[in-house]
Amino acid sequence: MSKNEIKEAGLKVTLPRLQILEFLTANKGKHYTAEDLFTEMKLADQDLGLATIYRVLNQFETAGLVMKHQFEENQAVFEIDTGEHHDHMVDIDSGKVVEFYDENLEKLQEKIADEHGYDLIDHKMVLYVKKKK
Amino acid sequence: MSKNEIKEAGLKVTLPRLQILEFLTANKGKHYTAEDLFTEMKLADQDLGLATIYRVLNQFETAGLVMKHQFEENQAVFEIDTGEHHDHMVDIDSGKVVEFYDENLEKLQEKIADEHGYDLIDHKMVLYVKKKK
DNA sequence: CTAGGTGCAAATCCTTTGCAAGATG
DNA sequence: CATCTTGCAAAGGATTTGCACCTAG
Repeated sequence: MSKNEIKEAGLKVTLPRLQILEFLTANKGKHYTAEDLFTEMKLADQDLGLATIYRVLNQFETAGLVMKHQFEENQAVFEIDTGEHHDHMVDIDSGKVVEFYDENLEKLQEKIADEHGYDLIDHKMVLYVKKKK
Repeated sequence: MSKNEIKEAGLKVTLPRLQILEFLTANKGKHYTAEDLFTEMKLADQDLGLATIYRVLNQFETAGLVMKHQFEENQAVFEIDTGEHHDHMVDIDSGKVVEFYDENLEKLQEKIADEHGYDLIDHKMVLYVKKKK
């Protein structure tokens, strides 16, 4: 239950936090800007301040409940963190985001870092693609 | 010579454009924010407006003379585009940026896109690393 | 000359912050 | 009740834009 995750993050269980976490959980695999959430939640009669949304998302990110990505260079998007690592490809025509995971890719990245004398801590990767005809 | 590259980009050969392009060319492999350039060029007695720097960098990016990256989520950095594709790893302790190219990685990315029914158009990838002890 | 470029300051966009009022544990 | 949260509006930082003046072709 969301309640516990919030508590375990050391945060008080408030309505905004519950609503945001449940919304993202219910929409696993989808990516929302803060503004998207603001709008979507208003539609669901959950009227939160935009500032609150930003604050809560950042707290959730710190707590590892949520992941933040920068697919377009202006607005960040958020998605629930299920713990299963994955990368993204973005269809540049439709804007659609596809999640994927590739074992070899992960291994290769570690190998590359290693060859340069580094340990891989994290990575960011987005493939920009077009539908094949 | 920079003059021709600018001309071929369909832009007038002006002092600001020449200075920026030559500075970046002279510092191949280094990455600068617009503000960095503003400061560095002022030191070299090349006093350009910040707005001009932004404008010129964007024009150069469009023309393929320069590449823009987003290593940190707030400020974009620019480097000269030598035509040789490469990716980056960032040492999260020192902030140092290392460029690398890995054939297998490139192939693997295409393969992954392909398996999902897409053609790979572009990609963005940054490895965040720490020096090995 | 004329189209395009520059610099400045103001505007814009996304995100963060200060603060008074309102919940939570 | 003490502390943490919220919402609003104002502030902030990076980047863009309007406009009068300037410069390349």
